[in-house]
Amino acid sequence: MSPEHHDAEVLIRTLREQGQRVTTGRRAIAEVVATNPDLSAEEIVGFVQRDHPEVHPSTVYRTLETLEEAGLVRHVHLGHGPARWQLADDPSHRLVCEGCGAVQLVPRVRFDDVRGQVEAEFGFAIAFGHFAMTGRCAACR
Amino acid sequence: MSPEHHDAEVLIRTLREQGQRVTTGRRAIAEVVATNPDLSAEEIVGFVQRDHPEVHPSTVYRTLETLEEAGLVRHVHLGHGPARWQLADDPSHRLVCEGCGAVQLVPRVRFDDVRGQVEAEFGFAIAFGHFAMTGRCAACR
DNA sequence: GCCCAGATGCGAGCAGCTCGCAAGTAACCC
DNA sequence: GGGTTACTTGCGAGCTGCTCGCATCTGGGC
Repeated sequence: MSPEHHDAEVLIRTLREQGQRVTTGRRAIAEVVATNPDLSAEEIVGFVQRDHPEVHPSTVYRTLETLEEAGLVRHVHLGHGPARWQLADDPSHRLVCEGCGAVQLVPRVRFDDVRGQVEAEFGFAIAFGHFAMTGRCAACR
Repeated sequence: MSPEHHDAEVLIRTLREQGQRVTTGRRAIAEVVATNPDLSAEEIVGFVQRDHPEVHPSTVYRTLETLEEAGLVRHVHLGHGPARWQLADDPSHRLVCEGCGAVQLVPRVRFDDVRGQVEAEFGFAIAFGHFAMTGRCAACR
């Protein structure tokens, strides 16, 4: 069994444990998000509808919201355009180049020092994960 | 003459020097942006229309784009919701609390070290100004 | 004043969601 | 397996925040 499938199973099991119902659509959406990080809701709709064409876009939006409230997935804004969805325990932050659009993954732990400094200096705990940091990659500078 | 009015004058003069035409609407929009940082386009429309009700919202959007291309103003995304507009030489970055919505201004220079570290370590020059950093303020933690 | 490239008012259109409602169904109980 | 019911879904309308095409108008060089 692939690790992604395992992730999806965990999502579904946790949903059920929280008293939520498990439906075909929710299974399919969990599987797609666990397998493909950083898809937009519309892209998730595309993947899901290949196997389950009856699943409506609004169901995808609502399910993503449910999964997010359950603490299982989260959305991140990579610059302009639609939000992107990933597992809540995804260990990376994103740096988005405004020149070429390239997305650089950086382990979250690499920002612990930075966060600590800002927190000590300004009393503010930055959650780097929700809005990606934008700027210029090495190639575009 | 107020310093904000002086800022607006500089915007208008620079526009003209770049071969752009100066119109009543553009004057009014420059004045509002120079006087009130972090307004949304819709809010700018409101301010402008108090004195010049004939100025159309689409003119405000187009003028802001023109001023941004001229390097005179910039927009920043403070979390969800509309973009906010400020002078390009505004010396502060914004930290937005996801708990209470409070916006904390921090001098840009305070991020020079952080930017240098990330650049040295990952080769990526972060432009903190375009998407505000979100997180939790001291009160909400 | 005259002229015309550039700016504007206006309305239609678009992306990315969000919501209300009636119909469908998962999960609990027997 | 079947009944019950509250939760979930498909569907479509609606909303925010812009963006664009087009006909009209006007700033600024002459």
